[in-house]
Amino acid sequence: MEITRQTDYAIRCILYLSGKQDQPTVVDEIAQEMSIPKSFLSKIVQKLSRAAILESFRGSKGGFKLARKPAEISLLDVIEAMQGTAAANKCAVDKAQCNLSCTCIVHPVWIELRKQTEDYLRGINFENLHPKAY
Amino acid sequence: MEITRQTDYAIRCILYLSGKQDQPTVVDEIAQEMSIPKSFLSKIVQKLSRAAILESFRGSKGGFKLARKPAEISLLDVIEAMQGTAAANKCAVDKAQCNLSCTCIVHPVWIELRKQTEDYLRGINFENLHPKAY
DNA sequence: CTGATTATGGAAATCACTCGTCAAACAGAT
DNA sequence: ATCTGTTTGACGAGTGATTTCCATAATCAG
Repeated sequence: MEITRQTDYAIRCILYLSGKQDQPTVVDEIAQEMSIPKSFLSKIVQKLSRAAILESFRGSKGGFKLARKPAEISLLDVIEAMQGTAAANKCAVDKAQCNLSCTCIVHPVWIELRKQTEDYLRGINFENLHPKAY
Repeated sequence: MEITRQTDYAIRCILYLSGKQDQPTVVDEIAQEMSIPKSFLSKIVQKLSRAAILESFRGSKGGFKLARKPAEISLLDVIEAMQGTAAANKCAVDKAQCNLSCTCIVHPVWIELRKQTEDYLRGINFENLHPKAY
């Protein structure tokens, strides 16, 4: 699994919103504060909305806010919302992707690696991460 | 960390050579047996040679063979030889890559994830993997 | 020595995916 | 109705992975 910049932005974004849970925050503000290109961030928060991690509000006084408490959002949630999976290769997601025979000896390794990675990332949430928790 | 096809090919290649440790094997043969484009495989075995995982022999009766016993080659060795690192992002390799401030709260997570991944992959060697071990 | 064999190395074509922009459409608030 | 801000889709540059090709160097067999 490669953490793409998109995912990195998404994490920063949620990190920022963790400090402003009350009212919706506008994309412009997040973009400026977190040094993310605004139009790119628009795409990202959309994905997060569809994944029910953020909630969106149109019109004036609109913007985005967390759909749940920071403690209930894990790093794995975000990564899966952005990249679909946290697996190291297609093989670990869909065995049909193996172009060689189904008797791929390495396959169980990828499966286990994926499991370990997911378990770890599931354990990290945004209450732990957010500086206010200190 | 994303397992690239190049790395996948490299693993298959070593898997094949694990069954023929005596005399050198020609690239053509490995390519055909393992369904890998020959000219691409040439590049791959070169990398593996430079990483001292394979040994190369030129001229007739030449080819490639394992530089050490399968038990002494780990999956991590191969991945690092091919991709440079098994980390999920640059951030976990070189902190200078963090374009945001050095106070990146997520950074320790990537470091730990990288460590866990490497530990696991270091424990898998080609004697375990190779079917003849059964 | 000569020729056949095989690896080495570089350049370059192709392809897919990530990153990022833009503009038009849609919806809520006043 | 208008302003504000999200939604959506299309688009393009850039980057890296994948792959091929070719010229060159090393080695072995005769």
